[in-house]
Amino acid sequence: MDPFAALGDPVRRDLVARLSRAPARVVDLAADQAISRPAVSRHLRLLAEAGLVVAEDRGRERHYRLQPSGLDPVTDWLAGLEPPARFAASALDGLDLEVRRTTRERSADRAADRSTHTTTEETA
Amino acid sequence: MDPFAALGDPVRRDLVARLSRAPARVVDLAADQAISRPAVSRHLRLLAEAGLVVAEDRGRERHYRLQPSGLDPVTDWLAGLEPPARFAASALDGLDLEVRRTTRERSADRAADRSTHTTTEETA
DNA sequence: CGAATAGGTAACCGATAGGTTACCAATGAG
DNA sequence: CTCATTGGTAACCTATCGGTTACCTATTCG
Repeated sequence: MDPFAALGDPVRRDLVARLSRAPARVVDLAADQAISRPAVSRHLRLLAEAGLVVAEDRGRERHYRLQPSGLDPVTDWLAGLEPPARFAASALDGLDLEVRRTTRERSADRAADRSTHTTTEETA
Repeated sequence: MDPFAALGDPVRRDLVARLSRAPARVVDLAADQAISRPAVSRHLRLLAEAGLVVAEDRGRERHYRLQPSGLDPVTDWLAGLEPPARFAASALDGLDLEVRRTTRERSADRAADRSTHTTTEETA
């Protein structure tokens, strides 16, 4: 499932937002969702397939964390829209300073991410 | 249908991208889609309900155009993610200059948009 | 060891998405 | 006026989504 479709579901958006704040275990994620744990589990699998989150097994627990690069297709698509639409992208105005400040670190982060980690990603 | 779900469909994304370049009639939009015109028509209705496009009747033709503000929920959500995720938002880096340059005009544009136009929007 | 906890998977089910064809109303052109 | 063009709507069908319950495995803890 592509990132766009993945973010089409409000529960999955909520999970992503939650994970953007901190990694979490499945039970904890399921705790503040109105649906059953298996349902959350499946949403997480989809998010992993979409490249938006990564799972890491720690003993009997599975910790999910956000994979920021998974959002690239979305931001890229928005960025690819013609000028008239880009006006809307300026909703990110408030972030300009911070984002630009962190750009260099982020490139390094992404590179490291691809090489060192051996975390799950597909098999949720 | 909310903008996220609306953009979850590749055909609709394509329509939005197309309309970001220029307004167009339904036939023209349907022309370069692999699906039937009624199907495109329904996609357009959904996009209008999501606030992403606006329709304007001109004689027997209906011209659809992009409504940039419809993307705000998306960019806002992305902007609302915690720092780690914002790194991905820097995919918009290349746009920073242009976006900031046009910010003022855009505010004016949005304001004008809400008051003067009386175009359709819901009834596709 | 045995019990509890974490979490994935399977089977099932109702609702919805998205496609098609057929049809209709309205406008514009010859 | 007549006919072609534009485009929405309805009815229908299939596939997929998202939820549930039931079940199983693996790890940790007393």
